[in-house]
Parts: sequence; structure tokens; C-alpha cells
Amino acid sequence: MRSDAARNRETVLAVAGRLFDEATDPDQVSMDAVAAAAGVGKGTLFRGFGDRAGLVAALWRQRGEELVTALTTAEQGPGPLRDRVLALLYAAQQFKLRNRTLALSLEKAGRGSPYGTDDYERWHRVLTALVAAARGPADAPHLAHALLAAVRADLLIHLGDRPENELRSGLEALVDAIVTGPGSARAR
Amino acid sequence: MRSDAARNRETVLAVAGRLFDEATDPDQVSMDAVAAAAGVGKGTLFRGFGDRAGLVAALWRQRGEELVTALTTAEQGPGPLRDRVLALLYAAQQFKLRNRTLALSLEKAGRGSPYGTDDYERWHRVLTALVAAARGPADAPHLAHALLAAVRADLLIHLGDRPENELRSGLEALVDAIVTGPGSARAR
DNA sequence: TAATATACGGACCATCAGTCCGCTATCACC
DNA sequence: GGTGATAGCGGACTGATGGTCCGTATATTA
Repeated sequence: MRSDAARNRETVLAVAGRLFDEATDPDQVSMDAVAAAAGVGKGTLFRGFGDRAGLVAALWRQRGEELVTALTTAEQGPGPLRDRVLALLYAAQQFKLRNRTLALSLEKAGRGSPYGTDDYERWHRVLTALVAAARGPADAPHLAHALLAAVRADLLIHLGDRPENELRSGLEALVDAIVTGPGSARAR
Repeated sequence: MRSDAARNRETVLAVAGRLFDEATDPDQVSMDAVAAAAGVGKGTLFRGFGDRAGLVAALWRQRGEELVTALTTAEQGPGPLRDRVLALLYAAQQFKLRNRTLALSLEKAGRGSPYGTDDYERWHRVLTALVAAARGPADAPHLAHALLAAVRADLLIHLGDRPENELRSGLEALVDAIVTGPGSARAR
């Protein structure tokens, strides 16, 4: 990769990140605006990232680094399953709140839905395994989807600026219900 | 209302409904296309429905008539709470599958999220009450959101054409977990 | 320093939602 | 049935946006 290309890529990522952070709706951030603010041409922007979704994905990957450790921790333990599930979802929740607009954009951009991305796939696999371990394989995939749906960015945003512990408490109730509820190995 | 306006409104609703049904992504249905297919001008379209969201809302209201009875039945009984919650969510699930693209459009259109509409408000209120009755008021609002998130159109579409009973079983597991799970009055 | 590949940038294009306004069909009243 | 007031019609037009194209500029390599 040529040095100027690398430099531009950095600049664009930094500037675009800032623009998304400042916006409340991803649609407020146009590709034109990103190019202008970064001081590059549109051609450069699209050459570097393919399309809008590519830019958002690159930003997400950059910031989401911290979540991979959350994933592997949840996957491999230690600790009770219930705590691992809760910690994972809580990490996702807080991360999405810290990166609202970006998260929103990602959930919209990926062909109109957050599903079908490798990312979602991965999260769903991990959660399915945990749920299956806790209460048996029956309906585990569905319940994993339900858990993920509960931390979707647009829902979190709709909930607004509630005290953090309220969000956490709600999440806890949900996880307890699913992981240790009826149908679970422990409850039987 | 003038007779030609009423006639046009009927035509547009019928044609637009068909176009949405035939499409797999709401974005495939442009306002231009609706106007052309209905044989009216764009001006007429926008005069009659305000904007795109208005058209979608009108279609939704027209088709969603059947759901209001599901809501009041769930609200007022009879039957065990668990069954009422399940029936309500199942009705929503099946309805959204029968009206995929329209449902998808609605979830996108309402300022980028399905929340904040009167419709969602209503459903959430009813479910919150049912959940609160079953397991106490703590976290009931959050759990109601989680239940609704589990029947979002884009999730259902992502799940694809599974056998209906698999969907139902997943929903049942979720409802059982939340309504009769830990924290619920019955379990304590 | 010359040659080549790579990247740049912004004019350009297609597509939409939504507006505007001169023209037309409807309807209430005669 | 005729007629005038007016609600409604339709399609050209606008503004914004994502994405493309290609002549020009720059980094790299020998």
C-alpha cells in the first residue's frame, strides 16, 4: 500500500469516526461530508472503502477490537454460564451505547438489517452454545437470537438515557429468565 | 372527500400493497413506481398520503385491522397469562411474516426504527401489563421490549422459511422463560 | 532521473423523495 | 341542465445522495 493511501485511510477513519459520533442519526453523515471533512476526494473515499457500508464496517472493526476479548472470555470461561452470558451482553450493550450512531448505521447498512454479517453470526454461535449448555439444545438458537435482539442499538437508543443500572437490571432479568428459567437443566 | 380522490386512494392502496408484496426489500418500491402503476401523478400520491411513511402507515393500518382484536383479547382475557402473551406474540409473528416487506418498511420508515410509533407504544403497554401481572412489576417494561424485539420483522426474515412449528416453539420457550421464569410470582 | 504503477479528486450520473403550479374534473347551487 | 367556485390532478422540476470515471499527480523502483 502506498504511503499516501495509508495516510489518507487513517485520516478518513479518524474524521468519519468523529462525524458519526457527533451525529444522532447516521443519515446525517453523507459520504460527501466525510470526504470534504477529511480533505480528500470522493474517489479516494470509495476507492479505499468500496462503499458506505465498507466505511462503516471499517470503523466498527477498528473500535470493536475490545469486544473480541469479551467474546472469547464468554466462550471459554471461567465462571458460571449465567454470568458469562450476562457479561457478554452487557459489554455489547455498553459498547453500542458508547457508539450509538455507528451501531445504528451498521444495523441499517447491512442490507437493511444487522443479520447476515459475520459479526452477528459469531455472536449468535457463541450465545447459542452458552444457552445450550445452560438449558439444553432445544430452542437454544432462537433464544440466542432473542438475547441479541434485546441489545439492538435502536432499542437501546429508544430507551434513552436511563440510569445505567436500570438497563443492567433489565438485562439481568432477561438473562436469568432464559438461562436459568423453565426448560433449563438447572430448573428441571 | 371528492369522489375521484376516494377512488384514487383505493387504487393506490391496492396497487401499492401489491407492489410491496411482490418486492423483497421495501426500497425496491419507489414512490414513482407506485404512482405509475396506479396510474396517478406523484402529486396525487403525496397529496393523499403526505409522504412515503404515510403511505406505508396507511397500508399497515388497513391490513393490521385483524391485530387489534388480538390485542384486546390479550388485554382482557380470558385464559392464563402465559397463553395470552404467547397468542399475542404469535399473532404478530405470523402477521409480519405474511406482510414481510411492508413490516420491514415500517420498521425502517419510522425515523429509522420501529419505536416511537403509537402502535409500538400500545403493544408495549399491553405486554408490560401482562408481564407485570405474571411476575411482578420489576423489569416488566424491559422484558416487554425484549419480547417485542424477538418478533421484529427483520429477524423473522433472517430466520427464513423455517417450518412454522419451529418458530412457534422458539417463541414458546421465550415466553415461558419470561412469564413463568425466575423472578416470576409463580416461581418464587 | 526516467518509467511505471498506483492513487487522487472532483465533475458527472442515476435515483429518489418531495414540491409546485397551471390545468381539470367535481359538486353545490341555481 | 347549466355554471362557477374549488378541491384535486399530474408531471416537470428541485435538491440531495451514493456511486462512477478518467485525466492528472505522485509515490516507488531501478
